[in-house]
Amino acid sequence: MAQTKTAIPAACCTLNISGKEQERLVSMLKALGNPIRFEIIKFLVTHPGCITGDIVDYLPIAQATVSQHLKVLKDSGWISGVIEGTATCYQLDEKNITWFRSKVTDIF
Amino acid sequence: MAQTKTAIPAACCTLNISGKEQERLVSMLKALGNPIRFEIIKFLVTHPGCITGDIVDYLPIAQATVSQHLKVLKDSGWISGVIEGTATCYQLDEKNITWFRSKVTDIF
DNA sequence: AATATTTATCGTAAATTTACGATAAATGGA
DNA sequence: TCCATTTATCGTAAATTTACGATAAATATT
Repeated sequence: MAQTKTAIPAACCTLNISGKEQERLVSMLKALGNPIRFEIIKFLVTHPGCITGDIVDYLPIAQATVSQHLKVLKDSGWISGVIEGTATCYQLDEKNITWFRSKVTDIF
Repeated sequence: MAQTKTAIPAACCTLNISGKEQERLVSMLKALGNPIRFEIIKFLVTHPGCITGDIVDYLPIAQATVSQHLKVLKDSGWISGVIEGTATCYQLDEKNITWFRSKVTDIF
Protein backbone atom coordinates (compact mmCIF):
# COMPACT_ATOMS: atom_id res chain seq x y z
CA MET A 1 0.00 0.00 0.00
CA ALA A 2 2.29 2.73 -1.29
CA GLN A 3 1.55 6.38 -0.68
CA THR A 4 0.41 8.23 -3.78
CA LYS A 5 1.68 11.46 -5.23
CA THR A 6 -1.55 13.40 -4.73
CA ALA A 7 -1.74 15.89 -1.89
CA ILE A 8 -3.56 14.34 1.06
CA PRO A 9 -5.51 16.71 3.29
CA ALA A 10 -5.46 16.28 7.04
CA ALA A 11 -8.33 14.17 8.32
CA CYS A 12 -11.38 16.31 9.03
CA CYS A 13 -12.68 13.90 11.65
CA THR A 14 -11.57 11.17 14.01
CA LEU A 15 -14.34 8.56 13.74
CA ASN A 16 -13.09 7.48 17.13
CA ILE A 17 -15.76 4.88 17.88
CA SER A 18 -16.03 1.10 17.84
CA GLY A 19 -17.78 -1.96 19.22
CA LYS A 20 -21.23 -1.63 20.72
CA GLU A 21 -21.20 2.15 20.58
CA GLN A 22 -20.54 2.03 16.85
CA GLU A 23 -23.31 -0.53 16.35
CA ARG A 24 -25.69 1.68 18.28
CA LEU A 25 -24.77 4.73 16.22
CA VAL A 26 -25.03 2.89 12.90
CA SER A 27 -28.43 1.59 13.95
CA MET A 28 -29.63 5.13 14.68
CA LEU A 29 -28.19 6.42 11.41
CA LYS A 30 -29.87 3.66 9.47
CA ALA A 31 -33.24 4.24 11.13
CA LEU A 32 -33.13 7.97 10.41
CA GLY A 33 -31.85 7.42 6.87
CA ASN A 34 -35.34 6.80 5.55
CA PRO A 35 -37.60 9.61 4.32
CA ILE A 36 -40.76 8.37 6.03
CA ARG A 37 -39.04 7.82 9.38
CA PHE A 38 -37.35 11.20 9.15
CA GLU A 39 -40.78 12.76 8.67
CA ILE A 40 -42.11 10.91 11.70
CA ILE A 41 -39.30 12.29 13.84
CA LYS A 42 -40.00 15.79 12.53
CA PHE A 43 -43.70 15.37 13.28
CA LEU A 44 -42.94 14.31 16.85
CA VAL A 45 -41.02 17.54 17.45
CA THR A 46 -44.19 19.56 16.88
CA HIS A 47 -46.61 16.91 18.14
CA PRO A 48 -45.02 15.37 21.22
CA GLY A 49 -47.12 12.68 22.84
CA CYS A 50 -49.31 12.18 19.81
CA ILE A 51 -50.77 8.75 19.13
CA THR A 52 -50.18 6.35 16.26
CA GLY A 53 -53.38 7.42 14.54
CA ASP A 54 -52.23 11.03 14.34
CA ILE A 55 -49.11 9.94 12.50
CA VAL A 56 -51.16 7.67 10.25
CA ASP A 57 -53.42 10.61 9.39
CA TYR A 58 -50.41 12.77 8.63
CA LEU A 59 -48.58 10.28 6.39
CA PRO A 60 -49.72 8.87 3.03
CA ILE A 61 -49.10 5.25 4.00
CA ALA A 62 -51.09 2.48 5.67
CA GLN A 63 -51.46 2.06 9.43
CA ALA A 64 -49.58 -1.24 9.44
CA THR A 65 -46.63 0.38 7.69
CA VAL A 66 -46.55 3.30 10.09
CA SER A 67 -46.58 0.87 12.99
CA GLN A 68 -43.62 -0.94 11.45
CA HIS A 69 -41.67 2.31 11.07
CA LEU A 70 -42.48 3.26 14.66
CA LYS A 71 -41.02 -0.06 15.77
CA VAL A 72 -37.79 0.61 13.89
CA LEU A 73 -37.54 4.05 15.49
CA LYS A 74 -38.28 2.60 18.92
CA ASP A 75 -35.79 -0.25 18.58
CA SER A 76 -33.04 2.12 17.49
CA GLY A 77 -33.75 4.49 20.36
CA TRP A 78 -35.20 7.52 18.59
CA ILE A 79 -38.60 7.35 20.25
CA SER A 80 -40.45 5.81 23.15
CA GLY A 81 -44.11 4.82 23.39
CA VAL A 82 -46.46 4.98 26.35
CA ILE A 83 -49.66 2.98 26.25
CA GLU A 84 -52.68 5.10 27.15
CA GLY A 85 -55.86 3.08 27.03
CA THR A 86 -56.13 1.60 23.55
CA ALA A 87 -53.75 4.13 22.10
CA THR A 88 -50.00 4.56 22.27
CA CYS A 89 -48.45 7.99 22.83
CA TYR A 90 -45.12 8.49 21.17
CA GLN A 91 -42.40 10.98 21.94
CA LEU A 92 -38.78 11.59 21.11
CA ASP A 93 -36.30 9.80 23.35
CA GLU A 94 -34.37 12.80 24.60
CA LYS A 95 -31.64 10.84 26.28
CA ASN A 96 -30.73 8.80 23.23
CA ILE A 97 -31.01 11.79 20.92
CA THR A 98 -28.66 13.72 23.17
CA TRP A 99 -26.28 10.78 23.01
CA PHE A 100 -26.55 10.75 19.21
CA ARG A 101 -25.78 14.46 18.92
CA SER A 102 -22.80 14.26 21.23
CA LYS A 103 -21.39 11.21 19.46
CA VAL A 104 -21.69 12.85 16.07
CA THR A 105 -20.02 16.02 17.28
CA ASP A 106 -17.36 13.92 19.00
CA ILE A 107 -16.30 11.89 16.01
CA PHE A 108 -16.93 14.34 13.15
CA MET B 1 -55.92 14.93 17.94
CA ALA B 2 -56.57 15.63 21.61
CA GLN B 3 -53.75 16.29 24.02
CA THR B 4 -53.10 13.40 26.39
CA LYS B 5 -52.77 13.44 30.15
CA THR B 6 -49.11 12.35 30.20
CA ALA B 7 -46.48 14.96 30.87
CA ILE B 8 -44.96 16.08 27.60
CA PRO B 9 -41.32 17.19 27.75
CA ALA B 10 -40.15 20.16 25.76
CA ALA B 11 -38.78 19.23 22.37
CA CYS B 12 -35.10 18.43 22.60
CA CYS B 13 -34.48 19.40 18.98
CA THR B 14 -35.92 21.48 16.19
CA LEU B 15 -35.48 19.27 13.11
CA ASN B 16 -35.68 22.54 11.24
CA ILE B 17 -34.92 21.22 7.78
CA SER B 18 -36.89 20.41 4.62
CA GLY B 19 -36.78 20.03 0.86
CA LYS B 20 -33.51 19.38 -0.89
CA GLU B 21 -31.47 19.87 2.25
CA GLN B 22 -33.47 17.21 4.04
CA GLU B 23 -33.09 14.83 1.10
CA ARG B 24 -29.37 15.39 1.10
CA LEU B 25 -29.12 14.75 4.83
CA VAL B 26 -31.28 11.63 4.70
CA SER B 27 -29.14 10.33 1.86
CA MET B 28 -25.97 10.82 3.91
CA LEU B 29 -27.58 9.21 6.97
CA LYS B 30 -28.69 6.23 4.92
CA ALA B 31 -25.26 5.76 3.35
CA LEU B 32 -23.51 5.85 6.71
CA GLY B 33 -26.13 3.64 8.31
CA ASN B 34 -24.47 0.48 7.03
CA PRO B 35 -21.71 -1.32 8.97
CA ILE B 36 -19.46 -1.93 5.97
CA ARG B 37 -19.69 1.64 4.73
CA PHE B 38 -19.11 2.99 8.21
CA GLU B 39 -15.92 0.91 8.35
CA ILE B 40 -14.82 2.30 4.99
CA ILE B 41 -15.23 5.84 6.27
CA LYS B 42 -13.26 4.97 9.40
CA PHE B 43 -10.52 3.41 7.29
CA LEU B 44 -10.26 6.54 5.16
CA VAL B 45 -9.59 8.64 8.26
CA THR B 46 -6.38 6.72 8.90
CA HIS B 47 -5.62 5.93 5.25
CA PRO B 48 -6.43 9.08 3.28
CA GLY B 49 -5.78 8.75 -0.42
CA CYS B 50 -5.68 4.97 -0.36
CA ILE B 51 -6.83 3.04 -3.40
CA THR B 52 -9.75 0.67 -3.86
CA GLY B 53 -7.50 -2.38 -3.51
CA ASP B 54 -6.37 -1.29 -0.03
CA ILE B 55 -9.97 -1.18 1.11
CA VAL B 56 -10.66 -4.53 -0.54
CA ASP B 57 -7.69 -6.05 1.34
CA TYR B 58 -8.97 -4.59 4.58
CA LEU B 59 -12.57 -5.78 4.28
CA PRO B 60 -13.88 -9.36 4.18
CA ILE B 61 -15.98 -8.80 1.06
CA ALA B 62 -15.43 -9.05 -2.69
CA GLN B 63 -13.95 -6.29 -4.81
CA ALA B 64 -17.17 -5.77 -6.74
CA THR B 65 -19.08 -5.24 -3.52
CA VAL B 66 -16.54 -2.77 -2.18
CA SER B 67 -16.75 -0.85 -5.43
CA GLN B 68 -20.52 -0.72 -5.07
CA HIS B 69 -20.26 0.63 -1.50
CA LEU B 70 -17.73 3.22 -2.63
CA LYS B 71 -20.21 4.39 -5.23
CA VAL B 72 -22.92 4.83 -2.59
CA LEU B 73 -20.53 6.83 -0.41
CA LYS B 74 -19.46 8.95 -3.37
CA ASP B 75 -23.02 9.60 -4.57
CA SER B 76 -24.10 10.66 -1.09
CA GLY B 77 -21.11 12.98 -0.72
CA TRP B 78 -19.04 11.24 1.93
CA ILE B 79 -16.01 10.62 -0.26
CA SER B 80 -14.39 11.66 -3.50
CA GLY B 81 -12.20 9.63 -5.83
CA VAL B 82 -9.25 10.69 -7.94
CA ILE B 83 -8.11 8.46 -10.79
CA GLU B 84 -4.37 7.82 -10.62
CA GLY B 85 -3.28 5.59 -13.47
CA THR B 86 -5.27 2.38 -13.23
CA ALA B 87 -6.13 2.97 -9.62
CA THR B 88 -8.54 5.32 -7.88
CA CYS B 89 -7.49 7.20 -4.74
CA TYR B 90 -10.29 7.85 -2.29
CA GLN B 91 -10.55 10.41 0.43
CA LEU B 92 -13.16 11.90 2.72
CA ASP B 93 -15.09 14.82 1.26
CA GLU B 94 -14.29 17.41 3.90
CA LYS B 95 -16.72 19.98 2.66
CA ASN B 96 -19.74 17.71 2.70
CA ILE B 97 -18.75 16.19 6.02
CA THR B 98 -18.51 19.64 7.51
CA TRP B 99 -21.94 20.37 6.13
CA PHE B 100 -23.25 17.15 7.67
CA ARG B 101 -21.82 17.95 11.10
CA SER B 102 -23.19 21.48 11.09
CA LYS B 103 -26.64 20.34 9.95
CA VAL B 104 -26.81 17.69 12.67
CA THR B 105 -25.77 20.15 15.35
CA ASP B 106 -28.20 22.69 13.92
CA ILE B 107 -31.29 20.54 14.02
CA PHE B 108 -30.57 18.30 17.03
C1' DA C 1 2.88 -5.79 -28.96
C1' DA C 2 1.72 -8.72 -25.43
C1' DT C 3 0.80 -9.19 -20.65
C1' DA C 4 -0.33 -7.69 -16.04
C1' DT C 5 -2.74 -4.61 -12.89
C1' DT C 6 -6.64 -2.13 -11.26
C1' DT C 7 -11.31 -0.93 -10.95
C1' DA C 8 -16.07 -0.07 -12.53
C1' DT C 9 -19.92 -2.25 -14.36
C1' DC C 10 -22.98 -6.09 -15.76
C1' DG C 11 -25.89 -9.87 -14.71
C1' DT C 12 -27.86 -12.25 -11.16
C1' DA C 13 -28.95 -14.55 -6.67
C1' DA C 14 -30.02 -13.97 -1.89
C1' DA C 15 -31.33 -11.16 1.81
C1' DT C 16 -33.58 -7.36 3.60
C1' DT C 17 -36.79 -3.59 3.57
C1' DT C 18 -41.06 -1.59 2.61
C1' DA C 19 -45.74 -1.88 1.83
C1' DC C 20 -50.41 -3.63 2.30
C1' DG C 21 -54.77 -6.04 3.97
C1' DA C 22 -56.50 -8.91 7.46
C1' DT C 23 -56.76 -9.98 12.06
C1' DA C 24 -56.15 -10.45 17.06
C1' DA C 25 -55.76 -8.22 21.44
C1' DA C 26 -56.82 -4.70 24.49
C1' DT C 27 -59.52 -1.04 26.17
C1' DG C 28 -63.47 2.21 26.33
C1' DG C 29 -68.19 3.32 25.83
C1' DA C 30 -73.20 2.39 24.99
C1' DT D 1 -72.61 -7.64 27.31
C1' DC D 2 -71.94 -5.89 22.86
C1' DC D 3 -69.83 -2.83 19.84
C1' DA D 4 -66.44 0.63 18.55
C1' DT D 5 -61.71 2.24 18.70
C1' DT D 6 -56.88 1.67 18.47
C1' DT D 7 -52.70 -0.54 17.46
C1' DA D 8 -49.40 -4.37 17.01
C1' DT D 9 -48.59 -8.38 14.54
C1' DC D 10 -49.10 -11.88 10.84
C1' DG D 11 -48.71 -13.29 6.17
C1' DT D 12 -47.24 -11.91 1.92
C1' DA D 13 -45.97 -9.28 -2.35
C1' DA D 14 -42.99 -5.91 -4.37
C1' DA D 15 -39.01 -3.22 -4.24
C1' DT D 16 -34.53 -2.42 -2.85
C1' DT D 17 -30.08 -3.65 -1.06
C1' DT D 18 -26.21 -6.50 -0.69
C1' DA D 19 -23.29 -9.83 -2.42
C1' DC D 20 -20.68 -12.39 -5.88
C1' DG D 21 -18.24 -13.91 -10.29
C1' DA D 22 -17.26 -12.53 -14.83
C1' DT D 23 -15.88 -9.13 -17.80
C1' DA D 24 -14.62 -4.82 -20.13
C1' DA D 25 -11.91 -0.70 -20.08
C1' DA D 26 -7.99 1.75 -18.99
C1' DT D 27 -3.31 2.14 -17.86
C1' DA D 28 1.25 0.29 -16.73
C1' DT D 29 4.98 -2.97 -17.48
C1' DT D 30 7.91 -6.19 -19.93
